[in-house]
Amino acid sequence: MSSSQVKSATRVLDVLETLAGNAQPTPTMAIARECGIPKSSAHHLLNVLQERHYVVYYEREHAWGLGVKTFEVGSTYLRRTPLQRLGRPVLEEVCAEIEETCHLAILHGADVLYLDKEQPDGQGPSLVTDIGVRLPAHLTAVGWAILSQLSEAQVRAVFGAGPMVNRTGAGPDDLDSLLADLGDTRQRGYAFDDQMVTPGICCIAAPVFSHENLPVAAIGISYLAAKSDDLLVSGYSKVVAGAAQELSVKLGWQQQGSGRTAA
Amino acid sequence: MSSSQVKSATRVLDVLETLAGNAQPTPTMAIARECGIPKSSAHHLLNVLQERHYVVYYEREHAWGLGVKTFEVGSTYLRRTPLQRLGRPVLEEVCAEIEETCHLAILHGADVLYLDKEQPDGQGPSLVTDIGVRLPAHLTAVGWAILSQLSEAQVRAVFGAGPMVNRTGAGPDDLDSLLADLGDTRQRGYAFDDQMVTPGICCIAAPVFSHENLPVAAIGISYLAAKSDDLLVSGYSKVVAGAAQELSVKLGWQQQGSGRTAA
DNA sequence: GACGGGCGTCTCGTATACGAGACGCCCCTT
DNA sequence: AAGGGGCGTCTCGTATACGAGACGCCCGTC
Repeated sequence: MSSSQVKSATRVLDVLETLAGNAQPTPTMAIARECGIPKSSAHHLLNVLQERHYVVYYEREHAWGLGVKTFEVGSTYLRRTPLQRLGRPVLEEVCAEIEETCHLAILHGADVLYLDKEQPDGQGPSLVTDIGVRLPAHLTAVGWAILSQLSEAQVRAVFGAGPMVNRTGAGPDDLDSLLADLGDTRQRGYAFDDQMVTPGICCIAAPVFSHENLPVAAIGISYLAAKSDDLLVSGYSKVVAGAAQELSVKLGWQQQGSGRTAA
Repeated sequence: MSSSQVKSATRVLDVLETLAGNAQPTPTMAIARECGIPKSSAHHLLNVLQERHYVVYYEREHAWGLGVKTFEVGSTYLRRTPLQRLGRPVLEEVCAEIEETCHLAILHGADVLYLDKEQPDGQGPSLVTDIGVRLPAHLTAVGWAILSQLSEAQVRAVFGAGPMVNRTGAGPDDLDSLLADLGDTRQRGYAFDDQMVTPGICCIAAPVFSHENLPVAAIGISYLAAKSDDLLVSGYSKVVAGAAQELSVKLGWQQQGSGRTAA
């Protein structure tokens, strides 16, 4: 037996994740059903969560949503995590230089998780990915950037045997074509996503290395596909690669002595 | 009785908050002590939280920190909890108290966008702004309320070089006179529009702040200019300011200077 | 190298958190 | 206005999660 017999603890997490997953506030009984919790127990639980402000009850709609406290706790993750702390100024530099939205992401399982984002002043709500969002790694430039630095065996391990979901029909359909894409990415030194995730949006990303020389994150930028031409791509990719290296250095990475490294 | 007898649920929250509160990763027994959890139970709990990625165990330091999942869940709070949902009850309160039309607006570019509106019972179709309407920010009280909280540089960035349209001839004609008006607004603590948008209508508005202390919206009320006198304005402005602060708090705003939350 | 304190793991009896179900309210339907 | 279904509240017996304590490992000290 591996684990977990702490019923209400797991349930707390189930409930929070359910609420995080539903775009709309969720009625009590819907939560109970989705999480497999009996009616009375669901009430017990929700009351506790409510007292602690982890959930909010919308009287009007008779439904529950996430409370401020989840945000408060979750956001400290960032402050306690040096990556984000160190990455922030770098993102700001990049954004100031090329005036496009840029972001910082990490690999978590087979997904990338967007840690931070910076966009040029005066732009409305962005068209691109938000902080905290999770996307399949094999469909994003930041994902490719990180994966391209892993060995083939590691990539296989990450994706396992499961099928690859495909959002727009533009991404790799199986492990082999993904590996081919990663090969290209590695050679180029940066990842290039031409409208793979979102039609009309291109993305360029480069990997960030830790002090252990592991690809722990990626810095990426997004821009309108309409603008894209070779000159722009080559300019942007230099900036992104430079930023990624800068952040790597801040994390304690040291350029490997042997041979050359993609700049 | 205040309730809550769901032991492991409360403990989950205790543990998460403890980890959020400690700048450094925390050893198992320190957590157990701080939360008043017996040793074996602490392990049960932490195992569950670890499996779900809510906490991370740093082998090297024999200590625990928050996991990515806390961030993932917490960050959805922002996306899932629209201003409008939290604002609605506040608008209703204001409306019930002073029996005037009130509304909620955000800044979008150089315009304000009216998100929601509430008017007293028994009034016919309003003479004032409707939901979804967009108006030049520099001609509205809600616009002034928000702009007054931005730096001069930001205001200049928003309006750029373009000329200022002027609807009734009553508003500011250029950036400098707008900046002067915004200065007055900031000092007063609320914005006051005396028939600037619509002849015969006055408007009072106050800014709403996000958890990042950014002025993300404003709450405003409209009433017939004929009624206006100093006493009424001072009464109304207090209500509006109170409502704006209430909504700010709901959004996670914390009055400047307050440190950690105790209870 | 022996000693000791601190911590992780595991077991098992028992206090207790859980949940079926009964009840009553509210609102929607006919 | 009466009927009915869905949901919140509460109770109480019991399955079960909890925790004291025993055990052994690891590491730092002498």
